[in-house]
Amino acid sequence: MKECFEKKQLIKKSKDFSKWYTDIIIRSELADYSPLKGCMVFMPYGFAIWENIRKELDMEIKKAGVKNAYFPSLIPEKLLKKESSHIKGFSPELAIITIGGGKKLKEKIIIRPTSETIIYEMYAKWIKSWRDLPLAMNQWCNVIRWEKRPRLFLRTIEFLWQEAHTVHCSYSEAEKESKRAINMYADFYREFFAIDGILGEKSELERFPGAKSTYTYEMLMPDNKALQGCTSHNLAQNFSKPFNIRFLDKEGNEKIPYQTSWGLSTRSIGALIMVHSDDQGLIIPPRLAPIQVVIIPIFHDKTRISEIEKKSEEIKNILKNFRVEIDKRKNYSVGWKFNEWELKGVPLRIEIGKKEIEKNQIILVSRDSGEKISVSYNLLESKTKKALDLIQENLFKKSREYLKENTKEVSDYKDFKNIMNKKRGFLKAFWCENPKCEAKIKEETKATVRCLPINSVEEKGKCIYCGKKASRKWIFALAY
RNA sequence: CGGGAUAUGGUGUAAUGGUAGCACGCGCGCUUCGGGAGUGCGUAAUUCCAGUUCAAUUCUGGAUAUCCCGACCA
Repeated sequence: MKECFEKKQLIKKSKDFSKWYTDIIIRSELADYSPLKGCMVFMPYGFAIWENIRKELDMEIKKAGVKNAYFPSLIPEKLLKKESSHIKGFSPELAIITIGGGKKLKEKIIIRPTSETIIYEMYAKWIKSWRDLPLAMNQWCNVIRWEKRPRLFLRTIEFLWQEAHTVHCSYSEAEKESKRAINMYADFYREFFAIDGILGEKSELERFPGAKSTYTYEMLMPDNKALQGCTSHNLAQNFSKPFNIRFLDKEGNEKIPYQTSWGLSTRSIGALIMVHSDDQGLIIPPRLAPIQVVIIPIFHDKTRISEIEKKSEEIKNILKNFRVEIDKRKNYSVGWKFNEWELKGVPLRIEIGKKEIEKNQIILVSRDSGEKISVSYNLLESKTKKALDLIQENLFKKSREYLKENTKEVSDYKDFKNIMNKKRGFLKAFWCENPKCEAKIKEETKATVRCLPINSVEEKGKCIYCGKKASRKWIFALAY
């Protein structure tokens, strides 16, 4: 009976990473393709992950005194044009409305690719005095960027994110805020996503259009391509000037304030999927998992069904501080359910059948290690917490080790090219910071400058490309 | 936007110039249930528009869509 049943397996992660990634998303019902190319549907299970991210990150954002607001998704074209590098950077990917109410519009309307312009237009109205500063607002919303080669979660025409926008009296305050934000994100990625990465500053070429400096959290995916997890921009006065944001300082002088903006998007879920999951399916870190524990009642024979179900409910009640679900379905076999929940990446599974009831215990199984332990009822809560914490910790450790193993220092361009052609990963190398070298490297190896690690120190060295004097080691990688 | 490929039930596939088969799924029944159960009955398909032909799902042309590879991608 068992032999003739063919397991419906995913394609192996190591065999076709790209297909594995798409398969796992569709099969685990995180998301589906939409009728419009480039857009995706967040199904309940996938959206629940975003809801968890939102809930936790929202608390962190609010802790820093940033308040939530909501601005319109439609922006008059003239607003977007106020900052020249901003419009230049975004114009290839804008969605533009030309008809409204059946009539051709006199002024085109842009569907927001990001909200700096419309928010700063309002800020100009609201800010008058030094007493109004710092001003800090955040919004959870959707944005539209017309991407030509979409991928589920990683690059879609419409995506969800939070974007925060702050205004400060001085440059140093703005700089401090943009660094605080990127550190908050880095902590968040490490603690909740269990993904280690490199925190750093973007090169001029990779910077946000309109920013003075851009900070990023760069993560390494299992195919050794880099994924930018979020960004924080010090906008300095680049927007406050054209948007005419002014305030009177304590001495009564009119001053131009300094600004920051920072955001994290649903792309982060793509990283979450790629980094932790395996050939069996998803592995979702406990702190973000929609379901942390799944209870599977095992009906060996028909005699004690109601007793086992009742026990399952009791267990769920004992674990009321966790996100728990009982799989009571009768039309699926136990084996089927095990596979299903492994595919869905639920961190812990509890098995409860008549054997366990007789011994006053349950079986606890970890998704990441597959380890099974017997736990008696009175220790249920503490053991569950311990097991979830351990999974969270192990996933992070694994990610940290992977990052370490695949970050290599290189000083010879030949080695650089060689590694980029084969194994890839993060390459740490001296760069003279001339955009021409950056462009040449991209042309020849497809690798781009990911960031300058935030803790880097000045050293004496030679640019990996041109050999001229360089003082800092940058991170290069093939980017998503 | 350039190069290539594909288009058959909900999904994955097979075959054919003349009757579209299989598996999964789905619905109902019975037997099952400790690592993806068995069985019976049922359900549902040739992308669109032309052309060739007695006859096109099959051949030809076009349209459209999707996928892969490039270019683009805060």
